[in-house]
Amino acid sequence: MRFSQKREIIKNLVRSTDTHPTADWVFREAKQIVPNISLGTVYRNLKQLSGEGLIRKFYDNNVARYDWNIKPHSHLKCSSCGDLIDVKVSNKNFKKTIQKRFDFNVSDVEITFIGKCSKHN
Amino acid sequence: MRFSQKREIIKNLVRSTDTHPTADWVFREAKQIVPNISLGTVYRNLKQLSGEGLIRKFYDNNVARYDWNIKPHSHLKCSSCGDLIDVKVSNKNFKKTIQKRFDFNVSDVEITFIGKCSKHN
DNA sequence: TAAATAATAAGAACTATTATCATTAATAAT
DNA sequence: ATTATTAATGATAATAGTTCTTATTATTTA
Repeated sequence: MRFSQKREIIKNLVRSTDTHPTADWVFREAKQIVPNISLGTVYRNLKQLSGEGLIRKFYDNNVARYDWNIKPHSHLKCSSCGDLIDVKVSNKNFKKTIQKRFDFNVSDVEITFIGKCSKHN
Repeated sequence: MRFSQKREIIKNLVRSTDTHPTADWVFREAKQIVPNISLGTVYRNLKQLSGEGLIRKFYDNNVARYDWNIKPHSHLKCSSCGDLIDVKVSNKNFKKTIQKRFDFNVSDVEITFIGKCSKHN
């Protein structure tokens, strides 16, 4: 992967926020820095960056979101504001239980806790 | 909600399988029973049925899947075949921890265990 | 500096889903 | 039973999110 200015900007934008931005958000922000950037470039680079493991991609319902935090973690999702908050919960026992009970070799656990965040309950 | 033949067929199709079908699958199956059914009807009714709590809707990446099992449960997702297997795991302690630690009122927990199912590991 | 090729902009194409609207079918009122 | 009311439908246009195509540009290599 050869160097590119646009990709650098995109990577830094994802790394600049805790809001788990969408491709569209990254596109709008990137345009403020390099107005001639195209949406395709944003998508291409986001895919490339997550493919290389430099950022993480996940889906919030049907839209892709990107996260600078590549360590395994879970999310709290507020059903009022939609905010996604990172949370580290240990799920070692969980994984073990599943491995044993279902002969299923767990490599990743995705947990979303849906509810009301402190601002909305 | 008044009775409709098509909706009945759609509901029964979702209830006939453990494969967490997509709208497209339901559409293709429904056509074998009532060839003149349209895709819009399938989407409209799936939405209606899940809105009424008669079936459950969830997202597997960017596509909606429908489930006859409306009780809270988690999924094992095989990264080889994509199969989704229902699993009931107790997460009472999990929920409590989150409530206390983050002042976040959890109403639902979505867990997907990703890995290899017994056929693929 | 020139050649090789990855990255890009613009926009077409694609997938999943929702919306529109004239027609049809289910139910209620007569 | 017939008619009136309106929810449900088929056909299809529209939308959102994303990927693909292609000619051009920028980065790296020789």
